[in-house]
Amino acid sequence: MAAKKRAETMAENREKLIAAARKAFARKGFAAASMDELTAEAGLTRGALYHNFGDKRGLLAAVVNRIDGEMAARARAIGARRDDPWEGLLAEAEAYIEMALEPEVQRIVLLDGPAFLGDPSQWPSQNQCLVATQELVERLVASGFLKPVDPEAAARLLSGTALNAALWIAASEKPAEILPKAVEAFRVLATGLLAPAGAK
Amino acid sequence: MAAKKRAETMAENREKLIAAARKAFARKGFAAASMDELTAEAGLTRGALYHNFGDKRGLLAAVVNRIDGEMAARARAIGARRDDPWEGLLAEAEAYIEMALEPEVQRIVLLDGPAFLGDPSQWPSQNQCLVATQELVERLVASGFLKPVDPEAAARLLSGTALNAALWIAASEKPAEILPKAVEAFRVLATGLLAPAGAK
DNA sequence: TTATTTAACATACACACCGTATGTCAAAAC
DNA sequence: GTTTTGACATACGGTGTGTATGTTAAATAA
Repeated sequence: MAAKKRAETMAENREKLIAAARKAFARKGFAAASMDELTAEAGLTRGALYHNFGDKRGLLAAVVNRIDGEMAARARAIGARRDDPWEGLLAEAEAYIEMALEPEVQRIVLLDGPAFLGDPSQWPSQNQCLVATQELVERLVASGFLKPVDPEAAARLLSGTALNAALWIAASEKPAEILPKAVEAFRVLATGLLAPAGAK
Repeated sequence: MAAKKRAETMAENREKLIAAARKAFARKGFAAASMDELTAEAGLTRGALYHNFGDKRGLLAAVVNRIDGEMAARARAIGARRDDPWEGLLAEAEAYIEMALEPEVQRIVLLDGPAFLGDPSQWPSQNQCLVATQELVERLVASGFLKPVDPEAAARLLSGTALNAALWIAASEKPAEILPKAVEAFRVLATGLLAPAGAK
């Protein structure tokens, strides 16, 4: 065996570093995580890190991008299971809320990400999610199911509300008790978008 | 003149440090701000800082507490100007949205605060904004004007939605164009809380 | 196959920063 | 007037990031 191609081992090393960074960032937070420890746990040194990611923020960006992509895929899959588009939208948002129970998501994506990388809506991965829900809102508005709101604004506030609900849950001592209340409140708020019955 | 009392100069120094920290944190972010520069600009040294605030996080906590208090006071004053409690609530939330346009608020309270101090609702300042809106929601629910939602959940998501709208606006290139769309979408979402007409 | 180049990564170093331990001096207490 | 307190300055150690330099194995060319 062996006969490792060069690009192959490089990809493996990137994988190792991202995996180690996920654990370290989730446990210690981005600022307190040491790059020496990170790379040591991955069986490498800081040299590999700076060569692959440029600097510490570059590594964070890669990790955030990875997790965010996974979240989007999961949420989309859940939303797609519903026949009714509106219920699909709600299910997708609720999936996001529940994902924030995971410490990795909470610490890295919801807290350190915005603080060190800037506005999430400018992230490549987040954009996909936003664009998707925005298109869905556009369709629902065009069909008269929703009030004639600005689709971009509605999509952003919806996802932002879900995000905040997630943060609340994640920070509480008894997430299991909070979760249903948060989901219920989210649904109530979301109904504000619905067109009055019979408006067509 | 002169004859400064001891406690007096100490209070002045705390004031100077908090003021310098506000500027530095807002411009560089908490992590990148240097305590040496901070204290030098205030005409003091790190000795004063550690004596007064314990450590770097202690200083951030003091700054956040200060700004948070100012925000609560401003929002409450604006909300109190309305006769209708529901309109007062909306006005208060919109005031928050606009306040988040200020870099100090956005950077320190909305980004670095949660990242380095933890969940806002557990801050010593107890996030006065949240407490205030929660009480208002409780009254409106009791009077039957709103659906019987959980007041804490409703208040959390309302303020969270306002917060997110503010972040969106602040990050955009043309805030002036976005602001009305964000406010409108916020109002639409908020109407989801209203009890059906004629429900008493 | 052998020589040469490339580049992925390791090693070594310089600099900045936080936190603490110690020192100093003016104001308060007696 | 002497002593004591404590608010703040100074000095030091440890840690961590980023960069400059070195090394070696894979890729390329002769």
